[in-house]
Amino acid sequence: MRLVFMGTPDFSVPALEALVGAGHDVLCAVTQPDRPKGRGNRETPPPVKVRASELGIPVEQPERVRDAGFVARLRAMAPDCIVVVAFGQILPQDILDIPQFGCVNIHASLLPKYRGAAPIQWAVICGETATGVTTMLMDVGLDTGDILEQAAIPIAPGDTGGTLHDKLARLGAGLIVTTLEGLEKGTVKPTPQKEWGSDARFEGWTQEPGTAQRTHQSEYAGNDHSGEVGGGRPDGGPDAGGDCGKVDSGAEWAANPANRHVMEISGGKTPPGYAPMLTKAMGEIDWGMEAADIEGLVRGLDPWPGAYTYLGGKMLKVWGARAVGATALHETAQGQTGCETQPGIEAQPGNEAQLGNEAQPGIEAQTGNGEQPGIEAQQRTETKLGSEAKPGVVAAVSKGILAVQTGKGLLALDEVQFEGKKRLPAGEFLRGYEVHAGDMMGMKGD
RNA sequence: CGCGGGGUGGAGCAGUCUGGAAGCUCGUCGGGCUCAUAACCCGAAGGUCGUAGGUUCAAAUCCUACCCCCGCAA
Repeated sequence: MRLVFMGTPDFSVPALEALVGAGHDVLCAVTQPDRPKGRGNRETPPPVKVRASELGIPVEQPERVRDAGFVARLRAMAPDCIVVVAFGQILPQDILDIPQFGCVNIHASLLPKYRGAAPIQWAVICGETATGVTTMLMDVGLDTGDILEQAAIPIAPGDTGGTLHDKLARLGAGLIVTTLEGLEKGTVKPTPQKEWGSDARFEGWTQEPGTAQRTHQSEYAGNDHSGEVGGGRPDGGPDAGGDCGKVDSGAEWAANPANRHVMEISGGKTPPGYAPMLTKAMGEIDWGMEAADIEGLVRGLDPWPGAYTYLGGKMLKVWGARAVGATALHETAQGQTGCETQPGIEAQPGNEAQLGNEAQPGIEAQTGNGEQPGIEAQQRTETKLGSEAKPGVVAAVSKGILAVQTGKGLLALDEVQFEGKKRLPAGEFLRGYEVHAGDMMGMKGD
């Protein structure tokens, strides 16, 4: 097919390459103008421009695509189809009408879930267990067009916004090729999106997730492209589509009032049913949230914009974190007593019994190791009891372990980056920076 | 010329303002203790103090230029 490609960031590049690789005639790559970027504010060409140039494809960088001059030029190219992948500008009807096969967009979610910006990251933040990509026939709305094809992959426990981004970029690249093929042959037919976001709020994602998911499932299965999607895809695999049945943890996340601030921070202008754009501000950790939700935030915002808190008045970015059971702390606090405990961080069976014992007087003397049972010891005890410790308090500091009390449960910080410094595993960070149990996190200034 | 922090044995840091013997917490190697250990004790190795110049009797420290890393802002 004669194609015009529209895209801007890294996410778009694999799709461009795939289209070229599939033998399509890419007439032109349309991308955003060079913008000042990075340290020093140097003008930087968008990734698509760079790659397109390498491939010998003409590049257009209109400030506004709807300008008559540009629309006319587009029309003159007479593309059969325009493929849009994370372009960054909204296409007017004028343009949508140009290609006979329409404008096809790759969206990095299983629509209608996560319409709008940053669908990948939000899926992680919301604790989804699966996500995917959708190809759709664009209409004037934002991510509201008829669905052509979908492909799903599970979200692995270690996935971050970054890793998923890369996986989905490849997945989408494979999918767009089959979609175009199907369009040309007439085997792929547009299916209207389930009207689900019309009056739902962002929090409303939770409504009938099962139903929506099932729709996608059948759609997906019907197109039978699971085996060939994404040539170089290292994971996901043929059974990728089978894993997306249950996606409901987002419900719990959104239902928690503590999480609302995240949405509010950036969500003021966000249309109902759409995922808000990511902002720097939403990376600030609210220690009142549940540990598991904070972990989701940390992973979702990695590598950008990053979750952070404050320690000693300075910014501390959190790149790796795990929610851990309250019992995990006993080991660190009790290690001195020479019990059978190990300095691991995984909760072990049998610790429940210990929990009961903590309350008994005398324990402090044991753990205190000869020193006077000071404030630290007391706070540790409180934490161990899992009751009074305030969210944001450093609950445990020990070899390689930095655990913080949250609204519910503890969060072990695995990888951290102090202001002006580089990313470090918690253990190494602790070597150079003194942190004590009882220190408060999250307080800017002093 | 957007603002700022930093480059010191293998890792993370102190020391720089107020020039004058290269330190700390770890790691590594050897030995000891122990039923045992990532715990504890004793000992050892390992550094062009980012690079290149300059000032000085003397520079990690003061001056100049450059390279690299990072945070903010976009």
